[in-house]
Amino acid sequence: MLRRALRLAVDPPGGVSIEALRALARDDATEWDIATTAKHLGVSPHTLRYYERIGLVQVARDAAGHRRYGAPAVRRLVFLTRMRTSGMPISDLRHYIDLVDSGQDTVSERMDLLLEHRDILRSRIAGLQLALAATEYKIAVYQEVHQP
Amino acid sequence: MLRRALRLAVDPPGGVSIEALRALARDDATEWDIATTAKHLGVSPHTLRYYERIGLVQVARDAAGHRRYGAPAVRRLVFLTRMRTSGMPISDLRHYIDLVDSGQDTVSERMDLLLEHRDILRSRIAGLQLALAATEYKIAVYQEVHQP
DNA sequence: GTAGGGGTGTGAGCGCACTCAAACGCAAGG
DNA sequence: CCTTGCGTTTGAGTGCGCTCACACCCCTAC
Repeated sequence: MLRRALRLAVDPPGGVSIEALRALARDDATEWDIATTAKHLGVSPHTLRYYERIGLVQVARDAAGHRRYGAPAVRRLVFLTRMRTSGMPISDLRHYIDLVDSGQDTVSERMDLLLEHRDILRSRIAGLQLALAATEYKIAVYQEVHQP
Repeated sequence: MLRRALRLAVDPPGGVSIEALRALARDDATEWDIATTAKHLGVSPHTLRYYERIGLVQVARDAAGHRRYGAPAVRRLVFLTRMRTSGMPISDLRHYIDLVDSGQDTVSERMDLLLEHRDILRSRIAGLQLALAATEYKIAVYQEVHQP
């Protein structure tokens, strides 16, 4: 319930929609063009081409040479954009993807990256909560001063 | 108690220490040089000079022309760095400071900025919490796979 | 007196993550 | 046929927030 509320509150600014995720989970024959993919992920087509250029994903082409994003590519991009928007640098994403692409025996190294990111996220959240408290305090002070 | 724990957990990476804040609150005759100020704020002297250059603070000089950060300057910088590290862009800080420097009748406009920042902080926190959950989920999956 | 370790102002440089421009290709609709 | 619209590649450009290099200054200690 809480999770639903959070998701609804946070989804709009960008991120796959819930139905789209469901379709992905069903290992769909999803085949999106670049515009559709970009819209679902909340990024620009520019960014998707950029991610491909720097080797974060490989994307198939149709007869006309246009990109076709299949379920695996989209799933990877969902993960990547989630990590990106939560502050993981592109270099780390590259590293992670390199590990993924080089087999099963890199699992513990991937774990290390994820664990590190988890810790970063925790302390960033704590920091933002502190900043939020400070901001709310300042707002309260202004309100008192303004209309005592 | 929780607040103390949070503060202790978050302070180290940068931010004024508690004693230093107390001294400031007592409207001390604080007179720090640039290195001390930088250390207390968790930024570099470069950054402090930069902030002054772009008009975020005015800083007095001693006889040798060296910067002396008094209590008002430090208080302002505490606020500024807090807002900065929580993601407020420099342009907004400039705007805010301009409002502060142009008198009492800009209070409601300042409030608007703070309210907007508060909302941004809230949704960023929510987003990071979602990313944290996703990361923890992935970690859990890896752990299962690795040692079932 | 001189070496060292701090400081100064200024313009330029950097790293990151996009973002865009230019020149082109294809395919459908009027 | 020709426009419209979306796509392509590649190299270059942008905006942000610092960060540094340079040439200089001042004070202290030896």
